[in-house]
Amino acid sequence: MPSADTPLRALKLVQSNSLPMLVQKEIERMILAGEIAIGEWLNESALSQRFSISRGPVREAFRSLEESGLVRQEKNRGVFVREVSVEEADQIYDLREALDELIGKQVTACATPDQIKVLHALMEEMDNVARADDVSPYYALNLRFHDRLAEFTGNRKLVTIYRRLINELHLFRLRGLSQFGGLRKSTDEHRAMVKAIESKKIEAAGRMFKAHVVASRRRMDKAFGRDKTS
Amino acid sequence: MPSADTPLRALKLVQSNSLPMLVQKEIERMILAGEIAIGEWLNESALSQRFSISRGPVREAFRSLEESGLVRQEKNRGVFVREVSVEEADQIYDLREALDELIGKQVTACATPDQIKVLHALMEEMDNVARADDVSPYYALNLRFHDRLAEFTGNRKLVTIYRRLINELHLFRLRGLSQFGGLRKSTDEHRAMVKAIESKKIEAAGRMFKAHVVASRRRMDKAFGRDKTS
DNA sequence: CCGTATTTGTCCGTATGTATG
DNA sequence: ACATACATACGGACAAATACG
Repeated sequence: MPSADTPLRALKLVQSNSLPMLVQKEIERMILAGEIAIGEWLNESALSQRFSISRGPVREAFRSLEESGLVRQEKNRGVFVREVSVEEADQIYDLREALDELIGKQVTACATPDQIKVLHALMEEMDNVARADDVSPYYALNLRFHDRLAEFTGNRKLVTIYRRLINELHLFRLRGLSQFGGLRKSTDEHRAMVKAIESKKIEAAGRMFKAHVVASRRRMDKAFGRDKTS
Repeated sequence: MPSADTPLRALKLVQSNSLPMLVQKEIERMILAGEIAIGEWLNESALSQRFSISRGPVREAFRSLEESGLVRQEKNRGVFVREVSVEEADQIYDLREALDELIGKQVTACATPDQIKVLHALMEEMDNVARADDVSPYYALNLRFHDRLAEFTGNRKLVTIYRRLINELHLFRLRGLSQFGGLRKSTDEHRAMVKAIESKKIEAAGRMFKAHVVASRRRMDKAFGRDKTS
């Protein structure tokens, strides 16, 4: 019976991954897209019915999602979308400072001309939406920009860790309502970062990348009306 | 039938965690202790029988273990203990350089006298076993030393990430046979690190921690007979 | 405080896919 | 190359725990 009723079944034909992994990806997408609210309960049987599958694969997907930090599991109660506290977001930013500095240095050391072209293309797009103060697409492009940078290090473990941190930060952002703003300044910083990469100054690029994270954090603090004394 | 035959059943009474999580911890322990060899296949039904449970919880534990990087899962074939390649170990060391630098700075910024005492106690123990060139207990103490340091940052996300990296590095070490050696130099570096913490010089401590990772990596390279040109 | 309904936790049977003789 | 044996993948049913009236 080839009835592609659910989006999952359709994916199944394209991708050759296991069912639990497909479910994991789909739930991850739903969470990050805000289709499931922060703190909301994930009903096992409801999800399995929605995907027209059994509860086993859903449970396995839950385990993966917990390990990757997107959900929290309460014994005999169920799983819930994690709510990232301010303190945790702060700690994640500390990590990002260190990791982005590393990314800056590594990419500067080994970036190919093609990769730099990709960065320029993304910056171009960001410039356009920034001029229109179009926050939502800017946010998406910004994510891709940083994701590419992480990829260009060639360090797969770094990419995995970095993506998880970004996801949790996204979870935090979903908690509050506003986007961060400061688009122009952000593009300026991006330009400076890529310029540092092109000039092959490793340490300078590292400092630049780190400074960008520090500035991002400030913009976030501001958007959330947090004191900036320390 | 209250027969506490398996160690898992015993644990169940002490800890109140879920069965999949207990299985996860136990398998993790078995892997890190080398009871399951690198690349070895983890038999679902064999493990479930060993623990006197069904295969469901074991499968869920597998998903967690995969996400935490200890096992690799092949579709329709089973899960295997991951073999960490030299390239990957290299990349993990790059990450450790960045993370340990962060740890050094943060601990220096916020360490309490009690915490510093703990570090001194661990160093004392390490000195003793190092004098006897007792590699195996030194290795364990060294792990605890660095784990405590990570904990003392108060950054839980950092601790999680750091532990996973250390686990994978341990997996890599299990591949080769030898311990790394260079115990005396290692203790000297530890002393310098703690001294930096006590002197409250944040940047200096950061450099010191990073240098320790660099030196550790060199010792490992040497133990594995790798060229050290780049 | 107790009984009931719902949900998670666990187990087992069957199908599908893979390796081997 | 084919058939057989075996392991995983998934679904469905039962048991235990929690929440609610």
